[in-house]
Amino acid sequence: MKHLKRWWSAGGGLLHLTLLLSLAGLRVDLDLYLLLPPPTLLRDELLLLGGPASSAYALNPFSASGGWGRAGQLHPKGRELDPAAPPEGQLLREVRALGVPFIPRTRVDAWLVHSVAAGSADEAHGLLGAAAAASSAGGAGASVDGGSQAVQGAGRDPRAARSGPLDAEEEEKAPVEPTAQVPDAGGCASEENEVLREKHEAVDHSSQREENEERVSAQKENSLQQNNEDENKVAEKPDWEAEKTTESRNERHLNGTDTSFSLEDLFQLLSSQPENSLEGILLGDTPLPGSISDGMNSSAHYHVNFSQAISQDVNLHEAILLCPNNTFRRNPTRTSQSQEPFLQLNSHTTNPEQTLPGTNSTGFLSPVNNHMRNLTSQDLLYDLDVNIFDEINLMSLATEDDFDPIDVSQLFDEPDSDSGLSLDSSHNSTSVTKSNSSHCVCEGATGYCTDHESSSHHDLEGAVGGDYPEPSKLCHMDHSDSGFHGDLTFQHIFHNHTYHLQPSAPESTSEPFSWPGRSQKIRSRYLEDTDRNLSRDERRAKALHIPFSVDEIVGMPVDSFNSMLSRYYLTDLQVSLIRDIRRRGKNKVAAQNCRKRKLDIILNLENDVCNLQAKKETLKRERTQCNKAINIMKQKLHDLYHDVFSRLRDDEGRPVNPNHYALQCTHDGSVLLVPKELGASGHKKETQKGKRK
DNA sequence: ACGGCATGTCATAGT
DNA sequence: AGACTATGACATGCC
Repeated sequence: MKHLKRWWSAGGGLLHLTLLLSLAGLRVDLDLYLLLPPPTLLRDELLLLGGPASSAYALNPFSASGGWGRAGQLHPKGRELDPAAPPEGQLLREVRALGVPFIPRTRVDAWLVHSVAAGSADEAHGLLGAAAAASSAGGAGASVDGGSQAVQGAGRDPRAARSGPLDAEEEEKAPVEPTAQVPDAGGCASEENEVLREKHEAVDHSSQREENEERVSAQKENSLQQNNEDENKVAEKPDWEAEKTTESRNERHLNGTDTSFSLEDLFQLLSSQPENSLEGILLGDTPLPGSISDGMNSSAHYHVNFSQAISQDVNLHEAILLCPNNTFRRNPTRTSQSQEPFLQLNSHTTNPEQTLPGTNSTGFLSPVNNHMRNLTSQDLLYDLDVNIFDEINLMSLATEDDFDPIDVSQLFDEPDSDSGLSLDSSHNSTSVTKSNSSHCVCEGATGYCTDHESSSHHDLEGAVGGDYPEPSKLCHMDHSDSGFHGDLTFQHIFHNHTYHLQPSAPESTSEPFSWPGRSQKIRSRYLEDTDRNLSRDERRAKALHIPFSVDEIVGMPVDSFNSMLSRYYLTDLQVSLIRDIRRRGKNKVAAQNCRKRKLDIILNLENDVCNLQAKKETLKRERTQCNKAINIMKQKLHDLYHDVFSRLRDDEGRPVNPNHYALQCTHDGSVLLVPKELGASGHKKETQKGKRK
């Protein structure tokens, strides 16, 4: 154990995670042990839940692309080990001697997270207690909290002593010891050996599961002797019988008659009943070296979403976790939350009410990132920026042959997400912190929007794409805490402020991310759509690297425009283009207004025409009415005329012929009967008329 | 293929 | 004088 002691003395530590998983009201407590490397070793991978299978996942929080992902993808080839690191393999063996049942997949200077059996935990605590004493003498200042649950399982793990019949049986089932896979204990395992070891671990996975089941079966008995006997019996059983045992045990679990449960059972439940939730995980007993976690010896309550950890490529099915004292307890008050699995990390702390920043009132946090963020928020992982996890997730996805940005966006669009990186600025489920940056993505990209531009491509447009962020906004995106660094592809995609010189030029040279496989089609389609959606001036501006958006150029006041031109160093060509863009843009708007105005005028004229036509019809009707009235009046006058003549008599008493005479009105109102042939002689007529009256 | 329509652009006159 | 606006004319793309 000297290497492990050295590890401890050098400032390394052991993080004891007491996990309380709750699954649809059932809870299970389990212990996880995280080997924390000394500060001098903080440049390599953290192997989380490193299981015997080939799907162990590593965390590399300190590299530029650190984050969650498969260990093999993250493992920087050819890196140099820290000279302070213990010889590779030695520490492995010692870790294994502690009863850690899993094979570290990366070098021993990686961070190792293991689930250990209770007996192992006990021994680990004993060892680390001694190590802590040594480290305290050396100034490391680490403390070890044994943890009740670890103590409960004391001596139950036959692996702890690496002896006994079950140990031999397990050796038969898993004949290849992890450390034996390391060809050179003191040297660096080659990549080839690493792959071989992974394969072998995958093969050994089933036997490891059986071992776990055996261990859980043994835990049902209170007697250590009975445990050993049972385990021996179970170990001698054939596989089908062991499976039968597991099934019956599962049935008892489901019936609530048995409180023991293995994580294997738990994960089977999870896989078969996705609605079930891992409700909570308690983080407790976190002895940390002082250099790592000053003030963290009294750990706090953490709340993380464990199901998200599963969904984020942390294959817990394959990472067999041993939990000697795992018990499921029904929690009827939590049934409503079963749809939202989460991991709760609590600690037996002196400050139990402490709530970590970033946790919401209900203790829900979305992904495992939050889990890790809570840890980092307490400097638990050396200020590990959890956002790196998201990045490396994307990067690991990007390196997959079947990587599809759509899938990524779908990942971001998961409904229960509490964040929103999305290509479309709407949702993001992978990271809370990423939501901020992604939100900025959208805001920055859509800061300007002409109403005639389609909004469908807003998010995809760069600064020259019609939706330019203001220059002051170009750096508005908050990457400081997002972990989205320059090598993250999507940042480049959605924040294209580079103004590629020629649209036809191969832009791949400026894209650090290569679109793999079928994604090339999506990329080309995206580029086509982007370019096609650009106006001519936008493409021109893009070609000339105009650092302003078209909307800015057109929309800003002339004073600001002139000052902008004077403030920036621009070539004559650029200035000319900018002025042309402004002129054309304004003229475009003017033309639109003019046409709109013209249309309005036309509409008004059409209205006038309609009104005038209506008025004309009205007048026509009135005229007709008047004509009718006139005719009636004429008829009446005619009738009256003849009536008057019928009553008139001449000097001889004969009727006056109206064809020879006419009636004539004088100015004084008198009426004269005038012969028509003599009508010209008015005076005579008046005389005759006067005589008759 | 052709015409109608919408839109962008240019030239030019007016403000 | 320069910037802006209005508008006719033309070109282009889409339906």
